[in-house]
Amino acid sequence: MSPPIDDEPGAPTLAEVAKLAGVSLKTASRAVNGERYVSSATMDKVLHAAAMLGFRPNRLARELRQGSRSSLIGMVVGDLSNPFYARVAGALEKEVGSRGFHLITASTGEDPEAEQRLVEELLERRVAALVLVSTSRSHRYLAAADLRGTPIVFLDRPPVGLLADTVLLDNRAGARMAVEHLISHGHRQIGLIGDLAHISTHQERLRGYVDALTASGIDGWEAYVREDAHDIRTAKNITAAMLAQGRPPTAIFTANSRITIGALNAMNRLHRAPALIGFDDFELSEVLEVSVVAHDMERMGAEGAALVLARLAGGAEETRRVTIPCRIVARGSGEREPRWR
Amino acid sequence: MSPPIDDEPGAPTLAEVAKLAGVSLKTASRAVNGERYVSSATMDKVLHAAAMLGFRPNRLARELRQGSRSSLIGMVVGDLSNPFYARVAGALEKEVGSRGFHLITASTGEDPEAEQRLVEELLERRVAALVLVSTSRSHRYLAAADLRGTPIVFLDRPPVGLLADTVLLDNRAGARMAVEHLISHGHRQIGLIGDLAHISTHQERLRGYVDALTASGIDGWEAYVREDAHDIRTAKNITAAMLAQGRPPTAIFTANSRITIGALNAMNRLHRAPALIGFDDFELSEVLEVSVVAHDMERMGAEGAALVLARLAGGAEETRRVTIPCRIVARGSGEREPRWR
DNA sequence: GTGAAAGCGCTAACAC
DNA sequence: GTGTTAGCGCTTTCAC
Repeated sequence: MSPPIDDEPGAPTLAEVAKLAGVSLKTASRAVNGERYVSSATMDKVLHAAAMLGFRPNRLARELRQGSRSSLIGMVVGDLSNPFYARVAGALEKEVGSRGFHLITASTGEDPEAEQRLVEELLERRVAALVLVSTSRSHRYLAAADLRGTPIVFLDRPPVGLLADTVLLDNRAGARMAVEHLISHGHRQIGLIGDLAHISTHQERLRGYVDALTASGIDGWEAYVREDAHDIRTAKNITAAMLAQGRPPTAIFTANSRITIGALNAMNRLHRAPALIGFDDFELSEVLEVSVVAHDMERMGAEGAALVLARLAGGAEETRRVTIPCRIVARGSGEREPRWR
Repeated sequence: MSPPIDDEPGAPTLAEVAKLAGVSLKTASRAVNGERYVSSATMDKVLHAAAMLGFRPNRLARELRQGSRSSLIGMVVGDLSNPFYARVAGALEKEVGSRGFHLITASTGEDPEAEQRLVEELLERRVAALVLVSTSRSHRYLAAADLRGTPIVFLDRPPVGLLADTVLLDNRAGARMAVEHLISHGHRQIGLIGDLAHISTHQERLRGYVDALTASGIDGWEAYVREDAHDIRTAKNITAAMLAQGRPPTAIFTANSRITIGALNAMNRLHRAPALIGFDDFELSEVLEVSVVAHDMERMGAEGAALVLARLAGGAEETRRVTIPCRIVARGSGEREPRWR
């Protein structure tokens, strides 16, 4: 298994540095950490020895001794390669990184069991804080960690059975605005294509959709709701199927950007396309003239970071909930009139 | 600083579990780790005590003691919120995650100094391996870590001054194909919009561009090369400026997907657009009928993971270099004829 | 200014 | 099967 000969020396320890410098362990420690009360001569000797040996302090040992939590912040998301979460993670990392924290990420594939296992591992690693875009139905399993002082922040989806800091989009209002916008342009058969049914953002957006329709006295919408379009391909197929059905919708509300992209693929080359509004802005929405419910994705990461850092810094404040507003951006696709009445 | 009263109990240790279970520390350790040679009665007692206390083993301590490297794999990229790297990271995480490793990520913002600092921190954490999409001009600073047995894998950009496993796209060939494709459609004034000049992928793609033009005896291309279009907005502006210049190109080769998107924004609403081929495929390329140089992004992560795992598993093989091929996908934009001769 | 000893939480080595 | 002892690499006493 391991190389038979030529065994590697192993990382140099502080003890070796101290020995080479001819000082005690503690003095070496002081010098390496730039503490005061070290004569500059000693300092030089030690630093020189450390450089010679290529000394690199072992953080595991340091953090263990200090009993302190590590400078790692654990983040658990459904899928890191989803650009939405990647951007949120990027923004969060940027904020906490400037305070000396690192982000350690784990993807669950939207599997609650995987989530629990990954969270457990992060906790075993004594992460300084936990950031979750959770897929679990209940978060009571986090109560112990919470009590023991590990800050927990929920992003995008709220905690269930647990009080914790949370950053959410205004999903329901955003969806409602989108559908009202379509209604105001004369639509009454409005399709909804949504993400996995158990995800809270989907449920909220569905609620907003129903809100708008109910407020306008429109019923029969049940025939126009589709769920579980979790990837672009599925969204494309579902959209195509909906447009091919007996009495197709005259407008479609796609409940996230992947679904919007899937729907655009499905509507490609259609001579007369239904109206379309998508939740989430995306990079080519302008070029494609797609109306959307826009919001500030980076802000979710930044607000999450702020909550984490506040907890880490401080007292036992109340849990906070930040809501990020949404707004309609009209670009053409959402303003198309119904094709038939 | 710390809460004045009501001090938290601190995480329970194995010693406390052992005490509660009425066994020795080592027995508790064995039970918790599911080792053999523990009577099932003892096992039960210990596990019960651990559950009572909400015991969670401390990985820092375990890994320190075992002297083994942690089960963390460090990955350093320019920007995690860049979908390309997010997808690569996602694919890599998926592969190593199934073997019990976690990914710890850090973004450098394409700053070589930041990169070196972040790498140093990961090494201090004794990561099991290092995966780099590096922005540094030299990687000699990694030689020590390399010698000491930390596997290092380079993704997307090759190491300089260091021999290490590497996964690269066939940038030069891909770019050359793209430009040849444009030439075969009659273009002779072909613009190149590229990323930051110091990034190796940019340089390779530029080389491929020059290869194709030189092979066809086309010169004067220097007037059609633009660099440092690192984000969508910059790419848009640069493209717009190029199209507005005295003798604009009849075709454009955009050297990565962000640049392609920026260029599409710039070309929006143009009655007669120049031909366009972009490096990297993107989600809406079909809808927008954009011809691209496509490749398998997930594969880069997967191959990287394979290299990491092979190193971790094994002997002292030769360093390996994996090249991921590119292919032209014609969708219309790259087949437009020149507007004037 | 400097150093010796103890110990963070755990596991390896060796008893019994 | 179980327990004892030592020690991973570092920092924290507390002494000098």
